[in-house]
Amino acid sequence: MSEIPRIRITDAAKYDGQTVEIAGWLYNLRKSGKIIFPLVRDGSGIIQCVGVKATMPEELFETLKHLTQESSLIVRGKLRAEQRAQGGYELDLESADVVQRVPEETPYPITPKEHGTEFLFDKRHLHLRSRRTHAVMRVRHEIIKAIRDYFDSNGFTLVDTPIFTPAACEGTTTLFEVDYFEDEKVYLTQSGQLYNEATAMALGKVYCFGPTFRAEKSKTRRHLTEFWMVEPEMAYATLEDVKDVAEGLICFVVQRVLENRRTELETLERDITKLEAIKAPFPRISYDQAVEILKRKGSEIEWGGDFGGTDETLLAEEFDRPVMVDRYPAQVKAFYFETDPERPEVALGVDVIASEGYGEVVGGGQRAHSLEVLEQRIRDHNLPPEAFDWYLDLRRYGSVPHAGFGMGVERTVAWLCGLDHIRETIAFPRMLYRTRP
RNA sequence: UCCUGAGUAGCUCAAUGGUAGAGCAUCCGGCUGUUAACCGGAGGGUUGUAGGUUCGAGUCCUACCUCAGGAGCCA
Repeated sequence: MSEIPRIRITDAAKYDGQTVEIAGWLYNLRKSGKIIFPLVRDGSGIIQCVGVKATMPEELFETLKHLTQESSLIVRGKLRAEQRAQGGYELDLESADVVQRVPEETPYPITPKEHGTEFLFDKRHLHLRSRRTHAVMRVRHEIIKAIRDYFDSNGFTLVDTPIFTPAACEGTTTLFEVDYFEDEKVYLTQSGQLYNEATAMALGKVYCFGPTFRAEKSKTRRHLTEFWMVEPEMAYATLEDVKDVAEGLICFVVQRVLENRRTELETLERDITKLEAIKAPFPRISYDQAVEILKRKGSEIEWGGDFGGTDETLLAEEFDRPVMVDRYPAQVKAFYFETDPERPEVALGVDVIASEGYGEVVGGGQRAHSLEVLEQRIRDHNLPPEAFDWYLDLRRYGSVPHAGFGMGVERTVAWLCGLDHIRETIAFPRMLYRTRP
């Protein structure tokens, strides 16, 4: 058919001076008598087109002049560097086909003016087309790709763990019960951790990457009921290895985003200097030291308690990069944590608290590898022993010190994008009062 | 679950207890360099729901519903 190359808007610079075709949607239209400026988006970017009445068929000019927002169309014309246009390039319209015209009786609901959160999330399926959401999704993709590249190039094997699980990983958290399987109660996973320990004993270094479900009545800017988590696990590894890997991972991801997603960060008006500061080494402090800092800053925390959201923010204020806090009281951590041989009251766990008040993005540590200790813990936590029989096998057949952690994807996205609410980090957020669309 | 706040045009918001209004969006008209374009005109309302107080309620009172922010819990 046509000899004209179909291009994507991000590649416009490569086709300067050439006649090209762009297939997309009408983002916005500015018009002035005998000249029109349709803004066309194609998923890769937005480009301003120029249509002059005198140089094109009358019918086409009138069609475009009255085209409605988000109508789909294919435009053809010559690309030209143009300082006055956003993006630096402009397309001189020669011809166009309207694929579907949005009827004026049912106009596109998201106008170029401001809207409230409730409305935008009711129309989330359309909101994804807007500049800001588009930028967040591209950064999210970059982060996920970077996470996988980091593990893949450091000897880890991706082994995904089941979504349906028969028991809790962490006894305290509320689980989503699935009423389908006949023999027993089954729940949606809240972590792949226990299964990771099995695959790590088989493959040495593994990670799983998938959705996670928490039936908590949380209603804050840091929580989703369905979120994505990456969890590496390493055989023959200790708490110190966890810190090194977590630090390496975060630095690698930040670097990738800075290298490949500048435009998106600018669209989001992210303060890039804050991201550039995220470099190794991260400060490493103990829980004891963290409690001291918090008390000095006026927190009501007492030794033995877990940090609240405000505690995490107070702590983050002290540093220009993420801070690693280790050796929490064993009582606030899950049953499977190894304890410090010199101080049995503290667990060999570490949390990475993000800078700028974005809270805990990484949590993990060294796992208990003695059969006797684990059996006692399972009794202490009133967990059903039969559900953990396979897990205990890992301590019967060649148990070794091992360690791992989990990193929340959405919190990382919110942090790197500088968003004030986690719901913006995922295409279709699932929250306490939000299950549609 | 608890605490606080908010529900008025498709959207974002005004309106001392006294005739419900503006901007954007939509439609019509004008404009050859617009940048959330601008200018003129038109249509668009059971003020979240149900009661109550009052001569009179968008406004005051009660209950409920929905949403937002926060707490607890967590990544």
